[in-house]
Amino acid sequence: MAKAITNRSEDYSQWYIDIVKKANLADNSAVRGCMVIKPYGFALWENMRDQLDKMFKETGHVNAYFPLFVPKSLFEAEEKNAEGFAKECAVVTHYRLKANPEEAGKLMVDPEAKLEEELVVRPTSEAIIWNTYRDWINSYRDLPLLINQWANVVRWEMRTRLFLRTAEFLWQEGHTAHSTREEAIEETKRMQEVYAQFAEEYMAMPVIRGVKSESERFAGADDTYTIEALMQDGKALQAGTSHFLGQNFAKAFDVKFLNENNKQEYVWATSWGVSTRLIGGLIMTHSDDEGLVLPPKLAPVQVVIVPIPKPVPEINEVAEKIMAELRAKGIRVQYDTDAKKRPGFKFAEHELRGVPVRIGIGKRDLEKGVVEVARRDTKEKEQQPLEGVTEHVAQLLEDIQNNLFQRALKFRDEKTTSVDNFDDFKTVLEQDIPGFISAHWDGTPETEQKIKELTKATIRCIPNDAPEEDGVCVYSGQPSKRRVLFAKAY
RNA sequence: CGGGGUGUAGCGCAGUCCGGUUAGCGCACCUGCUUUGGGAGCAGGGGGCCGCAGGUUCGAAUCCUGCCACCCCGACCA
Repeated sequence: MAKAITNRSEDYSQWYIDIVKKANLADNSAVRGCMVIKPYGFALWENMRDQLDKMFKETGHVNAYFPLFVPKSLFEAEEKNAEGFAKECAVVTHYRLKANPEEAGKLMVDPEAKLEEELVVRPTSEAIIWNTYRDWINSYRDLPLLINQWANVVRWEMRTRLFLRTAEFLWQEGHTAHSTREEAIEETKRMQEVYAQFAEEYMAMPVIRGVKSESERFAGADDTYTIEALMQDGKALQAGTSHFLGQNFAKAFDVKFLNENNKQEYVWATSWGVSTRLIGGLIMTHSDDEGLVLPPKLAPVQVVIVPIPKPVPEINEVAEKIMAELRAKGIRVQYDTDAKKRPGFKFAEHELRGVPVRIGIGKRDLEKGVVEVARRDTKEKEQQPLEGVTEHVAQLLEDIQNNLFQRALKFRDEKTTSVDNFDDFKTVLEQDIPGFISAHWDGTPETEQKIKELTKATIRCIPNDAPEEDGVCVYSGQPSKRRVLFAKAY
């Protein structure tokens, strides 16, 4: 029996950190709040990135790259956006160091090299991009402008956590410009749906599609569309956002176009992003006490072959044949030929790293014409005839992908509670795994704020598919037209 | 920025209250032999400015003063 790395229920937070570190995904770095993404973690990110990029291109977007530094004057142009991010900006004030005359071998910031204007390290790129779009957009013929960039951003958060909240993180940010309000809203919703599909079909992580309340909205947006996932400890994770920016940035950066009637108009904007935070969501959706559990579609290694007890010619021969067949089907497979590690160690190691399927080949198996096929999600093992094993494994990968999604969906549904009074509301939140609460809300920021103060739960979103339903606010008793989703959140 | 805690080998820790052999343990690492179907066993070995700077003392990981760093809980947030 593999040793549990930690027990999830004892301390979920510790369990999470242990998985990230022991599965070799990432580690803390020398810089406060920043993270080193290790090769295995980055391979996972690359798979996610490549799939998302493909989906962006299928919806008509192209990639570009904009500068890391944003002059402060540009940054402050859109007031709400600037205000929202001001408290967490890293700022470059100098461009040179020099030898410290008072301490040999040490450097100091050269006071002579003070920048005329400070540079903000982008916490998000609307400002620098819209300043550029002004020059790119003249006519309705230039629209829509559908651009994405893969980049790093810096948000100097007080408290950080590997993948979920780091001072610097990798993400993509799409920034689009449109000639009409309707088209921009359509784009915002389209990208929310792209994110939702990615989360559900590739990450096997069910999400609620919804729109944010005013207080949770992106700084500078008219509306923020979100996908919200539920983690195993019953807390919600905002997994991706798509913002309808109205004409706020167009006005701030004076981006106008000449329409078909030869009239000047401000353009309509959207922006949308997902980040390495998704990796945190992936871990907290599927993993268990034995370590990481990865959905086959994203796993860097989908199938690992372990020779038992060690690689010898007759085992190698079978392994290589299976490997070639799996590769021909486009399956990512690895043959673990390390003769210094014992089989038991390898089993545990590959489970810790979340490899979906393991094939064990031993001499005893070969005499019987079988191999051992083990699946990571349920930890079931079975003897499979050599004949047809690759077809079986290919099917198994699909089954695992589906099973992970169904399992997570079942969990989320079981942990979504509909309540109609504030006592019940609080009772649900006192549970070990609180989950989502569906409740009526009077629509005011005051009530939302009060509920947050009293329970730490916030409105995660107003679900897109929330039906109209007369009711009264769970806190104020005022009339409400539909239920919204509350939860404690990351 | 408020409250709490921790700095001792790559990682995890004991030792600190009550100063006194050569600073210790587990994991990892190196060498050898035996092993190998669920994280191997035995034997030997390498690795430490005990966070930093002062002080007290015959003697400091341990006591005193100052500083620094990190972690956890709040406020803030993808």
